[in-house]
Amino acid sequence: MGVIRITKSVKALLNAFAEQEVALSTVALVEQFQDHMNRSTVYRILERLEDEGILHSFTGSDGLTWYALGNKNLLSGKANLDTHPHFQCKDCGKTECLPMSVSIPDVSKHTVESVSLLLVGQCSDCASV
Amino acid sequence: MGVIRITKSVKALLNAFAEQEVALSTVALVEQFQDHMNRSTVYRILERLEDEGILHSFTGSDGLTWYALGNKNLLSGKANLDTHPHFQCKDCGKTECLPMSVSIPDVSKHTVESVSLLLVGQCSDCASV
DNA sequence: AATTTATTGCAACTTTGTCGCATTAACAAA
DNA sequence: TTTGTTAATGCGACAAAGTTGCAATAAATT
Ligand SMILES: [Mn+2]
Ligand SMILES: [Mn+2]
Ligand SMILES: [Zn+2]
Ligand SMILES: [Zn+2]
Repeated sequence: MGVIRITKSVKALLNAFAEQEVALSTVALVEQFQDHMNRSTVYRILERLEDEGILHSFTGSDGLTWYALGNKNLLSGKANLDTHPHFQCKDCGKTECLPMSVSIPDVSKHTVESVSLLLVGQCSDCASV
Repeated sequence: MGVIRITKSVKALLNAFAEQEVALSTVALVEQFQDHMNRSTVYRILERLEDEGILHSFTGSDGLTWYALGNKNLLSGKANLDTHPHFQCKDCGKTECLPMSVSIPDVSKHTVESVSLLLVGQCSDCASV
């Protein structure tokens, strides 16, 4: 793990995650910071922060890459959050980590190295409309 | 569900799925048929066949869309195969449906409408090398 | 065979993401 | 504080996956 410099752009991105506890998509972040940093900078910082274990990523139902605060910080202490499911609301798009473990189906013939579980539905806010 | 015409291209694509019992990615299919049909035709036929329930799709670890024979045909009779997991071999890329049901974690605050579970690892062929 | 319209080819376009390279700015050492 | 090192950034060009409008074509029906 190489040195990581806490640049203005890194601070800005980390701040975006600190405010909300939800996941943020690359597209949303690129748009949010389009006046403050270059698109490739956003992608590169996200990648770097994931390498450091500060963020983790997954693919949403839209095929986009989503990021959220990761193992080292917010979720530390809780069990086995390396592989946790994610929930995405099809109405408002809100996407979040689910703080629970995933039960892996038995596939004896294969070696399973990673699991990704995505639940899509309606969040509580959108359900109560 | 509109009328579906069994064109040469539709037959060719269905044939590709009939031969093998694995899932096929859009990219692989576009390449396989690049001399016989246009790229947009491939995408449009796949979409149409999925609407008809003949194929179903999911997103691979590569972010690509993968298709496999669906509910109405091959897998009919088996339990609840509407939501089944998929396995993708990180070595050879072979990707397949897992004929088992997915246990959905309890997210009482949300309404879950669909589940996608992807296992990534090493298939039996690649493990025995 | 004629008619209807679903399907296709084509080309242009969009979106997401990557890459090389010159410039800039963290950060540590002096 | 100044200087030196090099990680990080901006920029523009590029790539890959997928979409779209429209004219031409070919299934299916009569
Ligand atoms: Mn997460
Ligand atoms: Mn499947
Ligand atoms: Zn919602
Ligand atoms: Zn394999």
